[in-house]
Amino acid sequence: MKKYFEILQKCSLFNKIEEENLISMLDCLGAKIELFDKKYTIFAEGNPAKYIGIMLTGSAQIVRIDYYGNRSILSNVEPTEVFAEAFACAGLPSLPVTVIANEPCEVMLIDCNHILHTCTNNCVFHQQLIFNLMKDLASKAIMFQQKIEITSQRSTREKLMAYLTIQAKKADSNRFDIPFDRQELADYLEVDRSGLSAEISKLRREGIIENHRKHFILL
Amino acid sequence: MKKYFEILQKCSLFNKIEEENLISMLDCLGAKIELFDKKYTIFAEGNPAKYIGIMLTGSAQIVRIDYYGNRSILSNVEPTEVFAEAFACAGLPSLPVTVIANEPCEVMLIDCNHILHTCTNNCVFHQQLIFNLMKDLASKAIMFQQKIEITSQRSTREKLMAYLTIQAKKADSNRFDIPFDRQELADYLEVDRSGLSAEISKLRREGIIENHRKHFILL
DNA sequence: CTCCGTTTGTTGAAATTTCAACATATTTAT
DNA sequence: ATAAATATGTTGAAATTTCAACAAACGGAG
Repeated sequence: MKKYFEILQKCSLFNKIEEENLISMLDCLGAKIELFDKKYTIFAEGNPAKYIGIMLTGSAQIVRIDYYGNRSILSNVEPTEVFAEAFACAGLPSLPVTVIANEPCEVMLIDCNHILHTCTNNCVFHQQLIFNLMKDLASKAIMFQQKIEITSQRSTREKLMAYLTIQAKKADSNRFDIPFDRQELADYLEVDRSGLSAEISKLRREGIIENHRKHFILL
Repeated sequence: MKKYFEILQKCSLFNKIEEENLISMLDCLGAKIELFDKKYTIFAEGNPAKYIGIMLTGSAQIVRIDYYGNRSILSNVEPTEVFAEAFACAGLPSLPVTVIANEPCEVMLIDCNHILHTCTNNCVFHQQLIFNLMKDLASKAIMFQQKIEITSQRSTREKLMAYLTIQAKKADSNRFDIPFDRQELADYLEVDRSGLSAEISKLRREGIIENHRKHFILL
């Protein structure tokens, strides 16, 4: 557990919790670490929504396949980020999404009930943990709201530009890499891949962007 | 304040908090009540995201107008529901949405900082309040996720059916009223109003639904 | 009850998106 | 290094959505 301290320290869930307290707390919470290979399913749709995940190394995608077989990507999960917490905290009986590893991953899993119901030891830092979880859930709601902001644009071009603008802001630079390949970006923006490729070419010809694969420059 | 007790009791934020404690707590939080007429702006985009709103009577819509002038409706707010809490809790500098009264409204406003930072009186129920807020934020995230699930459908018909199916489930009946007129439903589903009307007529002709204005029956 | 403003439904043309098919580029495996 | 697999770009046809314009239905005020 100790070797992950640097990563966990950056995790919003453990804000203001010191190393020694963190380690005993993780013990108290029954936190466990699991490994997943590329393309493996970390959580499957329909599974009980019991665990909160924390990405330690590697990355994953939150995905939903609808009734008609269309894949929709909800978000990308990078190291230090928490995932599936909203479903667990809201007490959903089962997960409405699937989480799939993009690459080999180390994931910390914590039973959400151990966080919500203060342990018998009554760890001093439990209240801080719940407060942090609340903050994290607020950010998660904002993240969803932002995705709605992007996909509520009516055309492929507008969705793409809204997405790229936000990415540039995040990277604090007009040059950045996106975490999606073309098909994935299309599934995130909820548009057709070939139409997306065509739109990217068009923006490039118009001198609005430069791009090669996952790398973009906004001009 | 006391006359609103029955409504507040049903508000998820005050779960497990008894009447006498609730009233002193609201005082401690500096809760205030404001009235808004139909079509009035309760919160405007760009305002500081400071207050959490609780709808006491009436209803409102959470709306965003984008760069191109398209209106997108994020959600509808009914009595006992909390709104704008995600933006306030996440500490956004300003609101990315506007909240507009559908009809005359009574709204309770609470400065979010008073909730997040335990008061000097150190109310006994403050921890419960934060716990309730966390639960509420989790539900809000799920609500956004559900909206994404609906609007990620590729066609107007699929979006509409996904929406109606969820409404039927909510009403626990195949007969129900929706809180949107046609233009509003179109702005919620992120489609064109006339195309939506056409699709509703088509579903009606095909015997899949019955409908008159805001009333729907799923067959 | 009637008038008037609003909402809903309808239509056809224009624009856009999707789909399928294939060419090219890039990466991976052997 | 080469072959195979995967990812990206391109294209034209088909399907769908948007847009504008108008007709019909509805609801509230007087």
